[in-house]
Amino acid sequence: MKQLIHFGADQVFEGQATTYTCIVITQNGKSDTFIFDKVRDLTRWKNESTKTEIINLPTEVLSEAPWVFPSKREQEIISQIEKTCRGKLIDIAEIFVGLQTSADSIFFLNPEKEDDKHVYFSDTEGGAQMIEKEVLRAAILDKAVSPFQYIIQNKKLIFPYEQKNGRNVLMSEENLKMRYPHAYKYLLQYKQKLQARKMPNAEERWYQFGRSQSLNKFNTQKLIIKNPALQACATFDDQDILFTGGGNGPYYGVRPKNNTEVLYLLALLNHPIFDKWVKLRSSVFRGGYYSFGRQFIADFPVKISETENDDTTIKKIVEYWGKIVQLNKVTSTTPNQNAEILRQKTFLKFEADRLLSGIYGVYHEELISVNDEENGDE
DNA sequence: CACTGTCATCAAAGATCAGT
DNA sequence: ACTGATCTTTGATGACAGTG
Repeated sequence: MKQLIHFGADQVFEGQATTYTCIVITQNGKSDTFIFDKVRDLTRWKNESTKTEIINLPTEVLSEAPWVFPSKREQEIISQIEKTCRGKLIDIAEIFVGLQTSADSIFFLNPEKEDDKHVYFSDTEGGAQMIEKEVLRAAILDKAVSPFQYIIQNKKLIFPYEQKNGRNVLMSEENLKMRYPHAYKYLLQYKQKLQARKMPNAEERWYQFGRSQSLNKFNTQKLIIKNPALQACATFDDQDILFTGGGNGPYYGVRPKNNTEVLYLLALLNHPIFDKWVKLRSSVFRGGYYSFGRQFIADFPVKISETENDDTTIKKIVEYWGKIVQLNKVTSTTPNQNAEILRQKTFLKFEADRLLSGIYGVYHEELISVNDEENGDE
């Protein structure tokens, strides 16, 4: 490798096609370093005769692991947090993919009306349908989430599973038919389509989800991550809201492991340092959308409480985020009150962020300014 | 201008890989 | 063997360019 010119998500070629461009210049023989040029402004880059942003990087960074090209200052910050932290996110949290129905248009529905026992909606052909409430679960699909907003479900999901020994198992067909005749009738209408999905036992278990993944992970407090996203953004959920996801999104779930506080995770995943760290190694899509999938966030360095001082700080951070979550549930009546609540949340987050920066041993004000720069990916 | 084939896009489906 | 994660392919959709 002699030189690498990295255009990120900038579109070098005109036209409709989205291309992620990079120029690689190679040479005969080995070299200890190579020239790295991250193009931040395409027009400026084209016009300047001497490239001002180039840096020399050691060839070692081009290993089997995903390639990461931090600036010198970013490298210092990363070294600092890696030095401070013994743990990784995956040690204190479980990161899981969402459900996969393999037939979202059938299993997800938009309630138009409801009474005590039933929900009314239109099927994919626009036909009027009615289904038992009890077989439905609150869900989100195609909806943004924000740490400053209490999640409001925007869909219902048909959930043909029942609890057995604390686990969700598929209802028997007979049981489904008996207990939820309307739901059964609705699904039966799509039997052929459902059976065509490639899944184990499609013949008999035609009314199940396409994958059995994550079925038992929605019954606790958790965080929901939107994916891909412009910015790291996790939201607290205590309503057992269901979502789909995996691969390229749209959602990932995070729950605490061991004795970790879920609100501490919330603080971590909304902190600028997490955003910075993930963006350095994640893949970026047109428009500056980054993937926050499991593989890109699992190794994020975290400090596992070591001193009494850490404990106290973490407690404070948890307290601040607890207040934010509380405020999210307040329904304000006037724009003034709204603005006041937002101001309070912003302040609480700022304080929590600053405390967390302290734990990482980085100077918070500087971290925010370094964060303004854009930088590369794999 | 209508028609048609091509291409890009997005995200879901499908397949495969990996861990327990 | 089974569950869950991730990689690859596909399918639906819409924009667009070429053609008669």
